Amino acid sequence: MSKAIDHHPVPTLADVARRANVSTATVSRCLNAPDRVVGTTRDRVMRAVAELGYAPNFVARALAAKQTNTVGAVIPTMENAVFARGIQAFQEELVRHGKTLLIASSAYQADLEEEQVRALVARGADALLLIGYDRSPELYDFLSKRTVPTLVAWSYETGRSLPAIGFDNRAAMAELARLVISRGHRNIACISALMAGNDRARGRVEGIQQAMAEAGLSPDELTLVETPYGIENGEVAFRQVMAQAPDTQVVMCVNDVLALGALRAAREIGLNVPGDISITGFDDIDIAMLAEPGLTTVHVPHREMGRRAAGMLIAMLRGDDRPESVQLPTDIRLRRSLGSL
Amino acid sequence: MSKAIDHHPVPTLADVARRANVSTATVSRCLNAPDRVVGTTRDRVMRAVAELGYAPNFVARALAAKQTNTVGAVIPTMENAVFARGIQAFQEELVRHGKTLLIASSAYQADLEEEQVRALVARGADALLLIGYDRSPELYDFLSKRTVPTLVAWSYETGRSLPAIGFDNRAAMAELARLVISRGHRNIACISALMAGNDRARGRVEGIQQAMAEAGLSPDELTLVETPYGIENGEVAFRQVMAQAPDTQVVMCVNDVLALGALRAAREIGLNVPGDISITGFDDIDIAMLAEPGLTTVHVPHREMGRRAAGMLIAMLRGDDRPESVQLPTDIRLRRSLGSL
DNA sequence: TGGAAAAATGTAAGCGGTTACATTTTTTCT
DNA sequence: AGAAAAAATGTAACCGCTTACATTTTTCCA
Repeated sequence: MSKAIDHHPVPTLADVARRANVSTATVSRCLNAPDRVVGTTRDRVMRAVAELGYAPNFVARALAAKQTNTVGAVIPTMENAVFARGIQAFQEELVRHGKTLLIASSAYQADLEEEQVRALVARGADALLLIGYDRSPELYDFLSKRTVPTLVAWSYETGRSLPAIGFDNRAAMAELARLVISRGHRNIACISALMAGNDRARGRVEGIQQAMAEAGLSPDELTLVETPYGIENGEVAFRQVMAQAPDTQVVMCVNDVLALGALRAAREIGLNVPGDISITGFDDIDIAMLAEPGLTTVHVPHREMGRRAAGMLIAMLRGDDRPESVQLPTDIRLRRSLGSL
Repeated sequence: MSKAIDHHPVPTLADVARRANVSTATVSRCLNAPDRVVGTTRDRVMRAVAELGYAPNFVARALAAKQTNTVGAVIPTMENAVFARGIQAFQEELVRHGKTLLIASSAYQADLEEEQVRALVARGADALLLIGYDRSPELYDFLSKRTVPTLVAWSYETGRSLPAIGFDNRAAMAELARLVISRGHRNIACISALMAGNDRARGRVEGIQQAMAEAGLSPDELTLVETPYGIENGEVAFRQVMAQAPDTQVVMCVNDVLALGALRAAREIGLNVPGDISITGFDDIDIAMLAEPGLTTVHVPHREMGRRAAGMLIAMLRGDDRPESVQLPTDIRLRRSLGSL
């Protein structure tokens, strides 16, 4: 009984126009610029719209108006809670402005990211949100040729061609490293995400090295292990660190997930945190606070970043070419996983 | 220096046709049905495509072909790791088939969900992924009128009009509850997410009650506290439970996040888990295993669900009207948070 | 009250593809 | 070799909406 009249196709603008006895132009105006049409006519049209249950076809609208009201985002993966949170806020703000989110993921692979960016542009994304600065010059070229407003998030560096909203990964990590050093730690190790194509990870590692240099420690002495994202990988990396440098006093991880893995590995090995060894993270995801012991980390306002990113992109769509980049503050959350010597 | 020739607009099909000395129809065929065009011509066209750097305009294509190659998903929120994971897998599988994901979120609000569904359909989503069955008849009507292939995920119930991929929330939770009861617990409490519009939460609560009834316990004796999603809310709810029923022996939470909150509240109150009280969750998110003590929970294959959901939707787009619903297995992960009496 | 200016509405040309159908070219077979 | 069938290509209508420009109606004021 559901396919009553199969000839009950979706009503179009023309149907509404016919019913309201006006031209399609007038209907279009009623919908997009109600003040350009006189009250009586508008009422008539609106009634027809209601009666027919008309809803505009966005595809047609997009083709004619040359804008899709769609914003694309390419993130490494939503399995990373950090991006999930940010994107959630981003999306919420977007709908508030009548935009829809097209989402794609790169799995931290540059070539995949490039492909996705091109796909989203071809799909007519009016604007783009990208993570970090690392990508090929060709892609930057493509973006500027197509003049798609693009915003970088999760990074913030001066002198870049694209506007950004984010934080100074290097400085933030350096601050944490200074705290670590001030607590007496000298034998420092770092578990990093893969740094190729990931300026955030790179910046954080550099932050540690910078703080070491400031404290008169040789940055070369930093035990560095790179690993893909994931708790298990954090565990493996931790064991690797301990095998490589058994006298390590603190393991600074470039993100909380790796740190959580390290924490777990330490527990398995029988090392007490922070008694035998200290561990720090970065991001301050929910679990950082719940872990046992609580994880010392750098708090990043992910939701705010996502929300404001949407705002900036919308401003750019309104013509604010090249808005001011925004640097968000981060702060250290000192919890039990970082001890003193 | 970037805006060299501002008159270097994006090339269109017609440009390619002109350059290759063929009609637009032929170019279109080269791109969409290469075998319908002879080799020599195809080469010529492809060369022109390459030289011009032509990329099809998906919006125009969508309008003409009446399909956008876009799939929409409306989920409660990506901040819930469960959905983030599932959607990530969903998206990955989608791109493998040349589809792009349009995403929207409902914040667990029925009216918002409805709005988002309509928006995605208006935007031309070829198919839709929705979470759970709870929604207004009007919306179901709308969906069937527009004949948008729609799949339900995270729930599985027989006799529903929409195909689904998911698991039996009620049965899964009942199984866990049976285990709980078999370990001697009698004074059971449940912290549930808001049940209005959330059949998953409702099913899980019913599962507990069912198991209680089976064991000769009165389901009315279940202490039930409803609360919105979030760790903090889990904490608050736990205190509420303990105030309401101080002799509670086990708190079964309908998801891990609430359970983690409960765990934390217990710790703050000074209750030992599982010594003084047991706590269970549902979902088996990463942290469940990392918590101290490890959280007993129901493992759900979120990634697989997302991946296969994409496959099913694609099959539906290919004409497989009304595919067989898929019931995924869940299994209990017994960890320390559940003790014995 | 008549005519110019302003407001409302209509007409029709796109937007950039797809595709049914018509036409031309090639292949096949007697 | 020539006709019929098959393959390749072209023509042009159409998808549903927006919008520049033309036309009609209303408002305003001397």
